[in-house]
Amino acid sequence: MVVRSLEHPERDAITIDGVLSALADPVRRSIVSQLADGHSEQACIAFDLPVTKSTSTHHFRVLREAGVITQRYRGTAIHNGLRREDLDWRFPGLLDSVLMAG
Amino acid sequence: MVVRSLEHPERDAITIDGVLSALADPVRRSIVSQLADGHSEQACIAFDLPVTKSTSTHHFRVLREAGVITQRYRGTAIHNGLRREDLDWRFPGLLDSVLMAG
DNA sequence: GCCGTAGTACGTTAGATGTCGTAGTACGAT
DNA sequence: ATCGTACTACGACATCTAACGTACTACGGC
Repeated sequence: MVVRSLEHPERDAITIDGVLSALADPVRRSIVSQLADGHSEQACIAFDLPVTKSTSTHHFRVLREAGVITQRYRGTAIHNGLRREDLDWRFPGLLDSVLMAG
Repeated sequence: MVVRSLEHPERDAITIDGVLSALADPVRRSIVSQLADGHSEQACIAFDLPVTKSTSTHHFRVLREAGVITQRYRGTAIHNGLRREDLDWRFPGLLDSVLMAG
């Protein structure tokens, strides 16, 4: 059995470039919106997205590597969470303004 | 002589997708930073950018079409301005948080 | 063990994007 | 009218990216 761990950038290592690029995609903003809207700690499959599963994997990965979300294995599923505090600490107001925009 | 006018989106027509995509590029964020930092109403050539003039034209156009900046002819030059109020009205806090990020 | 579920890996494809150079236009100054 | 400056248009190129399908792995339940 392999230890299944997923790499997350440290709080300090989150870049504005990564975050803005990640949030510049409508599918990924939809993920972030749903996370902010109570879907926290849900599996990837629980999100309502207009793309196939493999494309969805890609988007979750981009968000994680940019430092926008956390992903932790729990059985076969993954718990996704928004890195609110880290984002607010790094770029105050950014997440809120994007979430407000719908 | 042709009337040289440049198309700008109406305030209402500015989209979060356009703005985030525009700001997701480091060269364009540099333009926005310099505009916010006193370079307002300067010609394109007055900006310190690590790209050629034709590439610079491209980036200014992307920013204008996204509704982030204004561009008006004045002689052979162009006056560039940040659409602070429009952006604040449309997506409160977004511009400030990006500018704070450096 | 076997199956189903959740997600990944990989290759492919089509389209977008950043970059450049060259050639051209519009305007002001001389 | 001629020239220089500021910017644009256009084509070329390389890279990136979003999307997909198929095949695969990891885990839980039976």
